Amino acid sequence: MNERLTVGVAARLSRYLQVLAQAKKMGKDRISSQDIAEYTNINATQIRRDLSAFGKFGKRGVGYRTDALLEEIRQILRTQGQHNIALVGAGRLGGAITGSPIFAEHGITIAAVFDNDPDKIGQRIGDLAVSSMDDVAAICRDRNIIVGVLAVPAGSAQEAADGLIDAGVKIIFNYSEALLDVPPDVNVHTSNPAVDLLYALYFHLT
Amino acid sequence: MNERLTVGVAARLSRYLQVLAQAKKMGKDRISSQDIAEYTNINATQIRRDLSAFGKFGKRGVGYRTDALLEEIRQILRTQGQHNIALVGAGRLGGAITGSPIFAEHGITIAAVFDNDPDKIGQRIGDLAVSSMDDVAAICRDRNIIVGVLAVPAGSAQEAADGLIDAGVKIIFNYSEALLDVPPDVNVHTSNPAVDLLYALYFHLT
DNA sequence: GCAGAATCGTGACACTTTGTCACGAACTTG
DNA sequence: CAAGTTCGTGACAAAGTGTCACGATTCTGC
Repeated sequence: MNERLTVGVAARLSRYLQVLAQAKKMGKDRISSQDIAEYTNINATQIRRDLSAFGKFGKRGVGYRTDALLEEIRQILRTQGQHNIALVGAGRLGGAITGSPIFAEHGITIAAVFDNDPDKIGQRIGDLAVSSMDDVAAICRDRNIIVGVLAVPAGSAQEAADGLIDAGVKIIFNYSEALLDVPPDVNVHTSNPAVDLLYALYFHLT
Repeated sequence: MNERLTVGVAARLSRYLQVLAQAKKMGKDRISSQDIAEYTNINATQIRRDLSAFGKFGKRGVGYRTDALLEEIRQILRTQGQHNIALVGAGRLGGAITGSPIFAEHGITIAAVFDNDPDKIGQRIGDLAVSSMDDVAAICRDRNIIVGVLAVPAGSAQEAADGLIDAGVKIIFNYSEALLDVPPDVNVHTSNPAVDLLYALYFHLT
């Protein structure tokens, strides 16, 4: 029960989480493995198997209770608490990220926003004042931040990443196009919508 | 040689593509399987095996030529041409997407931008004028668009998706939080950074 | 209350994919 | 020419996935 999940299982659980969160918002209080299968393209038997590995959450003939299952999965992923993250880059993408309710809905708080443009420092973006990159170490340590989101141009990405890493950040979500050089204990998730799109296109064309 | 790739292989090829595109930009003209392995966390042997299934692209003792390999992978994924896509939503996220060079670098052109806010229609965003959602069908058919990107609030997402689908769009990248109901021949890729973040956190915490 | 439909939980098994070691062949460098 | 790199590829074990089957449980309509 306490083993590390395999990446496959964790990835699928995340998909379920995503669907459940949305289903809950749409007022669906019960959901079947078949329903989840339709949204995720994951086999219904597989879904039941994944879930039943951690307990018997469903009711036969009925399905799963949406919010109960949501909490169970959060518990399995051990991410039910509140998490603080830092955002670097107060431009358009940064604004879009802070303006979205999506993080708050999953217990994630954007606890600091950084930029190195003097014109932006001090400006408010949502509830937060933009801080200088000079303060990144102090602020991240103070607010116990280990996750950083990079929403900066490719040219500033490595520098920003270095700052975060010095501040103790261990997980970086990189929305720039840059490849980042980081120490082995830091995890980078680079998101490239263009490549994802080509990938999707491949399967459409074949 | 003409079989459909498995999702695993296609996904890995996409990662390689991403790394290669960036490596090329950084002026690296040669790259070894070991180099790619460091950026992707994919086994170097696996990488060589994936690539050698399609031809002998590398030189022993040297590695791969960055741009040649880039083209080979594009060819394998049959995505080497120019592709037109439509963007719905001219807000902050939409602005960030149109302002990014990342799509152009991979041969993807944002050929139309739509919004249903009368104040935004007609405004220029990059090189394009924002069009009304009323024209989505005409424009998409005219410009041969089968891929749409949704950068709208959750409340408008389904409506926007329906418009795109009527216009013949088959692949939707959904950057809203909504779950979309679509016909079986339409492919939706929902991106949820919050869930991705929880997923990453799990592996960090364990 | 009962029949029938829906849905979960789970066993079994084949199939596919991945990880890993090993090693020869080809190339570069000094 | 010798030493060091790096690719291409065979072999095999380990892990993961898809699928069918089927009993158990619950709901719905009558």
